Amino acid sequence: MRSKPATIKEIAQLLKISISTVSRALHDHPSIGLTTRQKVKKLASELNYEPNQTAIFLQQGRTLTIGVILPELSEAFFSSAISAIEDCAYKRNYTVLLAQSHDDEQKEKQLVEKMKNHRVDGLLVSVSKNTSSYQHFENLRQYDIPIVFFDRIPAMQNIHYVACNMEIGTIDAVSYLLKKGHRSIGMINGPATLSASGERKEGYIKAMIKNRLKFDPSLIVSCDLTETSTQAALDELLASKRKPTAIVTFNDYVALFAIKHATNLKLKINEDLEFVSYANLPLINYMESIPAASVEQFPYLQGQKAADILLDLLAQKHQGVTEQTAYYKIIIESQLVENSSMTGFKSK
Amino acid sequence: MRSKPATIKEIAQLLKISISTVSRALHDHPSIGLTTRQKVKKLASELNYEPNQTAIFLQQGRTLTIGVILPELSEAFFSSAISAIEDCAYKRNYTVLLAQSHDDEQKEKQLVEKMKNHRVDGLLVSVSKNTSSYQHFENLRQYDIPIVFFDRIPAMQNIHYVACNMEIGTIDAVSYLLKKGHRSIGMINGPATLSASGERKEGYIKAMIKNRLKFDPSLIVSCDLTETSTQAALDELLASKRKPTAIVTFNDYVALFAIKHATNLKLKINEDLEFVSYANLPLINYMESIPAASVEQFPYLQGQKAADILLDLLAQKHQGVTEQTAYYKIIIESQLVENSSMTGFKSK
DNA sequence: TAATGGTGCGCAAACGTTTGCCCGTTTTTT
DNA sequence: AAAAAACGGGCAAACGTTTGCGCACCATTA
Repeated sequence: MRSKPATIKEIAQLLKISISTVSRALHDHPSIGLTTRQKVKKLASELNYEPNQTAIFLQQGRTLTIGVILPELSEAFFSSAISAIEDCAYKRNYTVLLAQSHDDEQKEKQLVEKMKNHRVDGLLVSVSKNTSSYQHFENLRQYDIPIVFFDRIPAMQNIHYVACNMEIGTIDAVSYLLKKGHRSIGMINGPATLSASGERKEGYIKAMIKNRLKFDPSLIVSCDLTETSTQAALDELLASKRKPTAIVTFNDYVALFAIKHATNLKLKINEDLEFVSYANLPLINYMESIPAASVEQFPYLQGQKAADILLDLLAQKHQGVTEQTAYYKIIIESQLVENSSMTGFKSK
Repeated sequence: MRSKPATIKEIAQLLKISISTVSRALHDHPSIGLTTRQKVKKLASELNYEPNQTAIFLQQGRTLTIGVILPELSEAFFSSAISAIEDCAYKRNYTVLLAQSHDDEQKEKQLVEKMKNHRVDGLLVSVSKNTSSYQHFENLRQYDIPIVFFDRIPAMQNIHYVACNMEIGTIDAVSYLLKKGHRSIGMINGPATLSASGERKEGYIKAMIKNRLKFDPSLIVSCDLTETSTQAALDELLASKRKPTAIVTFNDYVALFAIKHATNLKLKINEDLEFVSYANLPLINYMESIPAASVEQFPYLQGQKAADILLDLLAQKHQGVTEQTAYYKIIIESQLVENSSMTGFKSK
């Protein structure tokens, strides 16, 4: 029974008509008579005919496929994003070619090449953490393969991207804590190399200004996102003159490390010490001691937007729009979410 | 600069030689002289030539692409598995076409069709929860597209699969609790419709027999995996005559619900009431009150095995092995892991 | 009646490769 | 010196589609 799939050619031979007629009949082309059209369709379904996409790809110069390159599939943020991307692609009849860079610049470059060879119509990329040169992305320009970056944006000119701005979320977070009566608010920030750290710091400062409070730089400490580094950061904050009663942490992992450490120090979470964090982890719902509030970054939404933009771009291109000079730069505002009611806010 | 990619044909014209010569030269075919070979390669790299994969696919009848269909990309288990699959595929020069069924039988069927049309060389599937008919998978047989199922296995004959057997892990889990001195051990199991529930129950019973203890059916209660249902199950257990001092829960979500509820009831976790669960969640590392031990299901390993099997199958097929009658049926034994030392056991 | 227009379909090129087969030189063998 | 072998390379088919163009036939119109 190991039959090769039926082709348009076989149908033509069996019906003793030409290949082109079969093709047109299957596409309901007006110039084909009703009777032949029906005959063709009948036989096609009898033979279980399905068009060979690879042939169509070759012929049309497009593959209805988008490539997605991101650092780590198993990270909650990205798996949520890819889930959204796949949903979007599916809705618009595209397929997703997936690859992970493992934050390795070399691999990222290879993947871009591979995607190009596979003739993906467009690319969705969240850049590897330690990618320093962006030539591999620039190269794609001359082949007219559009790229939309999301979340991790390279320092390039004239690119499409969607990212999440942490500043407002941070302002809200700090304001939230101020409103709750805290007067000394600490921040365990990430490494200065990440632009996200800058946004958080800016937000913190702006919140202080906005509330006519004075900014104490010693209340912002950095960590490299590891557990030990987080513990050290917390220790430093707790030892400072103006010992904070609330802390904003760079992300949920840091928050959990800090909460764990604080608990060991016999501090009561949300009483002695209150936390606000940035939501990377969906599972925070299931925990007992959690940050009182989180700044949601909407991974699902980011993936969705990015995919939609790319697909729009491709649709334009297919309709013959030659050259667009405008670039999509979508900033999704982060949003403070109180964690008791978080369930209703699930990004999906 | 919007240049279309260079083709083998252009190279041939520029060098005034034939297309076939160029092709062979690029493949280091012995029948091409050194000088022409070098000329060809030089020009090729100058023109930034890259072979058009879609053309090669059409010509060779294979795409070096495997399709992956699973229920939910954003679930930790699957995102871990897909991460492994992508790694394997990459190593063996394959690419991954990804799609999620959202546990919808109809969509799953469409996806199988789509994958077929895209001419994937093979398929990796974790079946949708409520798929009842498997015809869409059977159909692929006649097109000689191999499928390897993983984790969620359909009730079909003659299939390749890799799955995780919970029985041994459960025996170990119960034995572990017995060894710690518990004499009344409860189980919050999943719905009877899931085969995984059966395995867990079997394991529980066997552990009792093995330790020459009598099995009390009232200590096993079911829940539908929701929070409220879990609470009810726990209440039921706590109200039973032989109030358990330890509980085995169906998965980590259930464990967390139960732990939360128990905490509210002023029970001390791991003192008044000890938990053992099944590890679906990588994040359990970050929590304070966690099950004392977990039965690890190795999602990364499952994905890896499944991908390797599929790729082996494809390699065989490509080397002309006509018909294999043997089917891979890989059972990965689950393994009990004490959670303090869990970090070292990370599946990856 | 002759010109016009519509209808229904076929021819063949094109997409970019790979590869079996053939053929003309040169080199080696006997 | 003649035959055989090796070398280097070209021709063309094939993979399965889509689509511009051309053509024959029949039915209108003037």
